[in-house]
Amino acid sequence: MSRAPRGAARARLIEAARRLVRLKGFAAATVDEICAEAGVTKGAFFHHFASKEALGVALVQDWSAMTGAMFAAHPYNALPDPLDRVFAYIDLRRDLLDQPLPEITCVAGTTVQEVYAQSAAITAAAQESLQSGAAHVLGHLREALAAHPVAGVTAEGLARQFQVAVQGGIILAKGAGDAAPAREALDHLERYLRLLFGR
Amino acid sequence: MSRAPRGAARARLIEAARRLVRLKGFAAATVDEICAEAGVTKGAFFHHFASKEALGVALVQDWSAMTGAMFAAHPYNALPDPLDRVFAYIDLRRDLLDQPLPEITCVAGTTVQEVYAQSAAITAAAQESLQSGAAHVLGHLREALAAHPVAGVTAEGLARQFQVAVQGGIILAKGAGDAAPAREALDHLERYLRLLFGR
DNA sequence: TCAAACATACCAACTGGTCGGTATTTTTTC
DNA sequence: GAAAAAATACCGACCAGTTGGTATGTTTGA
Repeated sequence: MSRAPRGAARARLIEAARRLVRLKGFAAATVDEICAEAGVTKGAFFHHFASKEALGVALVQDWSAMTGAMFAAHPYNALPDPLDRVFAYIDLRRDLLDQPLPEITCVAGTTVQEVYAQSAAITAAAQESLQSGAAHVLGHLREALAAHPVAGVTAEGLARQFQVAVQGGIILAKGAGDAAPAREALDHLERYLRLLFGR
Repeated sequence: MSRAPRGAARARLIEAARRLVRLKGFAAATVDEICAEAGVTKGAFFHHFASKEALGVALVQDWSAMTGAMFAAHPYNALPDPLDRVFAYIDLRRDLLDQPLPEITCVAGTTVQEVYAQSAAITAAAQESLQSGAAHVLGHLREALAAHPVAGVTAEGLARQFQVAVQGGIILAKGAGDAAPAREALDHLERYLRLLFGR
């Protein structure tokens, strides 16, 4: 148990919270536990965060930034055809499912389930995260719909359906104890899009 | 605060747990709180349930039975055409979304998010509940696919996608503070089915 | 009259949070 | 550019209230 370098406590606390929240949810992840996992004392915790709720907000915001950077940096964004980008994004999300259940868990999705009626601040952060998650495909979908309009379908609504498939897939995966249903959810989403766009 | 009639404690505890778990999740719903909400003492709680986990199992099982009975009793099951039944089921689920967020929350879905790595017993009950939820449309989908086969699509997989749309929709709804995204998720599911079956 | 259905009182462990203190930077002042 | 001052980062003991759970009653219906 080597002591962590000075200045790293905040980041370590968020990382630890991410691991624990994905494993057991926000309420069940206690402050003491998070501190122990981060190798930091409670003094440090409440130096960086005014409350457990404040940590929750920071955790979800960090999650948003982390996943956002990851998707933005991915090479699939360079494909010329927008619909190719959409399908490549689905492939990417499918690849991400080759991990243990805690690691495929969405921090924003799990957390908002628990706190939507408890903490407006965390809920707002989660909403932002879910929206920014949908925003990754939004541009591609807009282009694709511009080239091939579909009656009654908006890019925003379709982008939200990506989140629906991802979040719903995670729940089924947790029930089954296996990521397979989450993969299947993406398969159906892809089939839906191919039918919509005639591919 | 009139005292509840004798023999009703167990049922009242499950009802209270259902309300509280839907509102704040399983971990955050404490035993004391559940007892207070049920108008019952802790002695009664631990008379009927060996532990909080045992209550969780009973809660999810009760949820399964409750929703199961509700869907089974619905008139839509009498429609002659299987695909009509499928679309009527979607309509029904859409109607159910005209309620406050806690009431549109799925007990099995929320709970499994928290406990999948904590309690095998509750997870198993939740899996059973999610499966039996999918089973409501399974029969109709089987018939519909028998009359109109679709390459690469199974009735089981399609039934699971219903759960994906429902569960994913709930998460987006909680983030948005409004049921609209959940309704939209069902709209997309319906459009998908119409494309698959050529309606 | 006896077991089941509750109530009451209690407990050890843990909960989020506070507080006084110390080590380390950074900023200011001359 | 060094000493002094002021933040900042972190520690760990402590606190009041709460947690799930227990042990021991009392009531009630068959």
